[in-house]
Amino acid sequence: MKPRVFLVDDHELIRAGIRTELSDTVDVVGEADEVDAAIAMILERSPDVVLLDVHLPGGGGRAVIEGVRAHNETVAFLALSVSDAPEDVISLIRAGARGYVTKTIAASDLAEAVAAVAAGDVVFSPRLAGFVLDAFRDLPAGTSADPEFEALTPRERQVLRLIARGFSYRDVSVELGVAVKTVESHVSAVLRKLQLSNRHELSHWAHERRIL
Amino acid sequence: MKPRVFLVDDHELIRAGIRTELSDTVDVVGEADEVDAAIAMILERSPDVVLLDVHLPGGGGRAVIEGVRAHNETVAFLALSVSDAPEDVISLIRAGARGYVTKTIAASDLAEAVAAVAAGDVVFSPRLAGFVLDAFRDLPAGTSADPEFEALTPRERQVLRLIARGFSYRDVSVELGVAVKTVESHVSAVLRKLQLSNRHELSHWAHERRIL
DNA sequence: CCCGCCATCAGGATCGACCCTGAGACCTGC
DNA sequence: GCAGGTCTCAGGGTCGATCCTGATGGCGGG
Repeated sequence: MKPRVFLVDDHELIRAGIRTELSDTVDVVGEADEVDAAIAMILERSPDVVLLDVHLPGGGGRAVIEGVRAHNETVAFLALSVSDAPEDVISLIRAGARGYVTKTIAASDLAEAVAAVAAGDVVFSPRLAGFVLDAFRDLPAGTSADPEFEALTPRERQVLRLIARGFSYRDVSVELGVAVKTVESHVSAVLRKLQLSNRHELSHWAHERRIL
Repeated sequence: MKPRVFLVDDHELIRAGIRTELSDTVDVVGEADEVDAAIAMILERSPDVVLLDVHLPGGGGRAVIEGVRAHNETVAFLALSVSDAPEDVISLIRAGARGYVTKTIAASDLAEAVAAVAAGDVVFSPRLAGFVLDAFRDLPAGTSADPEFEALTPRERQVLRLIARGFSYRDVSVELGVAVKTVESHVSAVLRKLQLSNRHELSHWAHERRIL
């Protein structure tokens, strides 16, 4: 049973190329060259996989995914792009693409990728997978081992966590069952030890280090 | 040139299995069964790839990655686990693993995976890749279209962005070249329109919607 | 031309954030 | 028992955040 595939790309030539190259392994059930038409036809024909170009007139591939998702259609999207810019990859992943390959891919590999996505798998060319993971980790490279954090007393760390979540001094005092003045003392100590000057910097500091 | 591989797993049997199954395709340059020994030996022998069990006495696979990273060693980690629980996968990725496969993998596939990771690629079994992407997207499903945000005037949105970044009123007034009192007016309007009560909630609100 | 929306700013008030000094209670180790 | 660290709290002060009322000038539409 060949997967039913829908093509979205604004270049007629590329659509034609894909259509002929994949004709043995998939059923191409439709094509579109811009966002609105793509959404409408995808909803109408419910393909198994949508091969989606990143750059499109009318909002880009992302708009197509969001448009289709808005109608509760569950279609697998495989992004197919000339670009391997991290922003593009990340953007499509966030929108919900289950795969991302560049147009330099060999026809046979593309057929495999389509089959994999149709089967519910996720497909990424290795280079792009690297980007995704990097963005996923997102921690600033050289950030680890905090002698400053080690200098904090247990109580101070506890207060730090609460303040970083946006708690007011009063909130914290209630939460810990102590006086507001006590909370002030702890916060002052924390800010001094970490060499920060206010709760916003503290919040940033904590989020960067994933102290929650 | 066979990749130099280091094994970390607390089960002698499993290490033995891997060692014999992979003996044709990789050089096993060392083994360890707990965190501290693993870190020390990895630093000493600088393997190309570390095959790392998720669950280990002494802190888990994550502790190994962090320990090695703390010494500025650049080693590729491939997590190898009986577990495919999303928390485990996510945790290892955050720590810096460049791949994650389960122990049900066939020996030949494992050899391929090791080679791929050694070459700088990223390897994931399809099931796990799905988890990673799901966590990566993370946005609450139904969050889009904000009639409240639409109600803001251009100037108000501009002020909102700056405030959400932690700017003080004075900072914003300098940045925009207007009086502090004007900034106050705009912020008040924003908070009222969005039904928030302070800059912390505003910051949360903006970050959730990725308005930066 | 007047009305409404927007952007600008002031005066005046309240409350929370943050700092500094100082102090009592408790615990641990020498 | 004393020194040192932690946790607790108070007094008193500065400054920023937030709100309310109210006022001015520009700009666009009926």
